[in-house]
Amino acid sequence: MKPISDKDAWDGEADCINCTLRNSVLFAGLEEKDFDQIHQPIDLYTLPAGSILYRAGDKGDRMYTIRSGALKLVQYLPDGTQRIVRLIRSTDVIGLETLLGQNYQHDAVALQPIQACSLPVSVVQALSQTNPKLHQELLSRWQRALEEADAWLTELSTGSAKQRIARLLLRLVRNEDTSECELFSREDMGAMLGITTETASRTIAEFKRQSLLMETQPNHFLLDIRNLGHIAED
Amino acid sequence: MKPISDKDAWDGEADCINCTLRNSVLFAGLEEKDFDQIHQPIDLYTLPAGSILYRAGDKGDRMYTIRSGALKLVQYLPDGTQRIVRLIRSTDVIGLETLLGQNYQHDAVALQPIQACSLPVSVVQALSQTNPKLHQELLSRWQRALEEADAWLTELSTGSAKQRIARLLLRLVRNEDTSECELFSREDMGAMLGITTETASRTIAEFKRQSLLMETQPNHFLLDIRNLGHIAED
DNA sequence: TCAAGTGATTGAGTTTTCTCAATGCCAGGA
DNA sequence: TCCTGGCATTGAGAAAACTCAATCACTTGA
Repeated sequence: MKPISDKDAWDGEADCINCTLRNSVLFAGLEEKDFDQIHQPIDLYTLPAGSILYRAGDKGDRMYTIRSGALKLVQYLPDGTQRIVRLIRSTDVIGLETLLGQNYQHDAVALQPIQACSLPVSVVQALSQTNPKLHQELLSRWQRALEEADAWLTELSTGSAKQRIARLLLRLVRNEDTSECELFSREDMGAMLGITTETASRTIAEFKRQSLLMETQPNHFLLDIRNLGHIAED
Repeated sequence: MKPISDKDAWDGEADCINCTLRNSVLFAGLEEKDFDQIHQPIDLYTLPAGSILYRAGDKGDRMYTIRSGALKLVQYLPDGTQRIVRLIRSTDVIGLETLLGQNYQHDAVALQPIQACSLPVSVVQALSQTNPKLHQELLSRWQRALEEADAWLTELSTGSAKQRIARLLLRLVRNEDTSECELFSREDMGAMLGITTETASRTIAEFKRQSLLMETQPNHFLLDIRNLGHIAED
C-alpha cells in the first residue's frame, strides 16, 4: 500500500506530445500548440499493486489517466463492507468529479502494477475551455462511466452467483480470439458481484472442474466463451 | 401504457420564463435573453402512470425535465429480466446521453402520473455553447447521475433483503420530519433491489408487523426512521 | 350486485448462499 | 531448509432467498 508520494514511484514529467497512447487518451484531440498552455507538470508514475491513488473524501485536485494495469474504485458502507463499483483499465480516466470541485467519491486502488499520468484539474479545466474536442471527450468519458455503472447494476448485481461470475469473466476477456482473461483475488471478485469470497471461490473452482476455465498461469485463464455465455444468459 | 404522442397528454408549449421550478431546473442559469434563442418549442406534457417517455435503443432527440411525479429507468438482460437502475423525481433531467448523439440507454417509464417538459437536444446544445452556467449544470447533472448509480450499487445491491429494503425506504423519505414515504409496487421494488417480488412483499409485511412502517394510505407510509436505520447499517 | 382481473400476501418445500472452520498451497524471510 | 502469512479451496450446518401455488383484498366493468 505505498502512497503515491513515494519517490520510487515518480517517473518524471510525462511527454504528452510523444505519448504512445496519444490517440486513445483524453488528450487525443489536442494539437501541439495546446500543449504550450500547460503550465503545471503532468507527472508520470509507476506504482505497484495495492497502491492507493486517492481515497474517498480526499480533496480532488488531479485526475489520472491510466496507461497500463488495472484498478478498482471502491465505496464503503457505514458498517465497513466494501463494494467495488468500477474497474479501470488502460486509457481510462478517473477523478472526473474533481472538475466540479468535488472531493473524490471512491478509493482508487491498484489491482496490478500500474502506470498513470497525473493531470492537475486546473490544466484540464483550462484546456477544455479552449478546446472543444477535449471538452467533448470529457463528456463522453462521463457518459461511459455511467454506462459502466448501469451495466454493473444489470449484469453484475442481478441473478445467481454463477451467472454473475460468468458475466464478469466474459467482460474481462480482452481478446475475443484467444479468450484470455486475467482474474483478481476471490475477495475482490466477491466485492464486485455482491457475493462472498467463498461463493466466488466455489464457483470459479466449479467452472474449472467443468472445463469452462483453464488456468494457464496463476489467475490467468482461457475461457470457454460459448458455454459461459449460456450460463450468463440463463 | 399510453404513448407520449397522445393528444390528451400535450399541455401546450412550456413557459420557461415563468416556470415555477425555474430555480431548481436545468435552465436555472439562463437569462431572459437566452430564451430568445430557443427556436424549437419546449412542450409540456401530463402523463398517466405507466406512460413510456422513451425506450432503450430509440433515437435520442430530446431530454426531459420532470416537473412532478416519479419514473423509473429500466434496463433489460438478454433473458428478459429487468433491472431498474435509477429513480427519477421532480426537477431531475433524463436523456443526457442524447447530447452525445447516442440512443437512449433505458426505458423511461412513469411510476406515477407525471408532468414533464420535453427539451429538443438541439436547443440544449445551442444554449450550452453560449451559456457557461447551463453548461456547468449539465456536467453536474451527469455527475449526479453517476453518484446515484454508485449509491445503488453500494446501498441497494449489497447486503440482505432486509437491509436493502430498509435503505431504499430511507432513501424514499421526502420529509425527514414527518418521515412520510411513498412506495411502489412490490415488483418494482424487487427490480430496484435485485430480489424477487415475494421477498420484497414478505419483508415489507414483516416491517409492518414490527411497526417499522405504518400504512396511512395505500402505499403511503410513515417510517420508524431510527430503527430502520439500525437495520440498514447492519 | 357480481365476476374478473390485478397486485399483495402467505405457505411449503427447495435451492442457493452465507457463516464459521479447517485444510491445502505457495512464496518470502529467517 | 523450515516457518509463516496470505490466499484459495473445501466441508458442514444454518439462514436467507427463490419457486410455485393458493388465497386475499380491491377495483373495475358488465
